[in-house]
Amino acid sequence: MTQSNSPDPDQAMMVVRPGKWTLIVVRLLREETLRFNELKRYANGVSQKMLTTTLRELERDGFVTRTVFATIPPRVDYTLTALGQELLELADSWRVFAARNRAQVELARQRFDASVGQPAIRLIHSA
Amino acid sequence: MTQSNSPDPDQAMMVVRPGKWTLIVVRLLREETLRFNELKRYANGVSQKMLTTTLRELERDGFVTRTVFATIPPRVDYTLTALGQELLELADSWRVFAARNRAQVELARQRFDASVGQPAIRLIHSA
DNA sequence: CCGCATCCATTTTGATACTG
DNA sequence: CAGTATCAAAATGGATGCGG
Repeated sequence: MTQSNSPDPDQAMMVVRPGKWTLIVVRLLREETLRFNELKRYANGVSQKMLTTTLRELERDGFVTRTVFATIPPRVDYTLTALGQELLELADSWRVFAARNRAQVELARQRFDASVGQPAIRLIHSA
Repeated sequence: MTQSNSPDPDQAMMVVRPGKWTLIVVRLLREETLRFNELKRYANGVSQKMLTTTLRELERDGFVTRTVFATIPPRVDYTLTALGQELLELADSWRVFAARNRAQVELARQRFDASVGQPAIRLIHSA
């Protein structure tokens, strides 16, 4: 070993383990304040519950601010904080990585599934 | 909206959603080939099941190579591929982000838990 | 409109025992 | 040593109904 191993694997590594929607939401807030339902629309397929959960976590960790307007109907705005901007950069890094390597990863998967994944007796669930 | 929203949120965003140990393992393989039990030792607290799962996934996606030696006792080496090196950079980005902002995030959490966690008017549905 | 609560299904993670 | 199998527990995700 030439490097030091992480003494506290989970927390030390990521501070937070991003949920399924975390980075997506952060990227949607890139340069605009968005309302709850706007986020819900733009993030494709998120449930109300998960969006709420995601936003709460982001707020709790100081990545977004939540502004409530006591109007009728109510309105809640979400904005990235300075800290959130940094998380955004990370999110972009992932996005770039994904975009650049998706094809290669999927190829690797096909190869793997075709060889190792191949049980002695193949599943025959289709024509 | 000034940006386009992701049409395929999950896959498009990350290609893979890293498991709890994925980035840790990748970082351990930074510049050395490691054996299964070495990884198990250096990653703090991983079960052999999760390590196996993590390594299988990394292998499947083309991030690590798995080399089996038919010796007694058996020996299996894991190494980063070129693609894995790129994932390593991403892992390092997370690590740096975490290291630099952990304190701030934890402070934000304390503040949040101290205020929001306590509703102005406590719910009264119990004694 | 925002979002919490509840119930339920699925996924993920982990502890433990066993095998070549 | 390097796994697999099994079982149990916990986290996550979704559907629906209620409430300010």
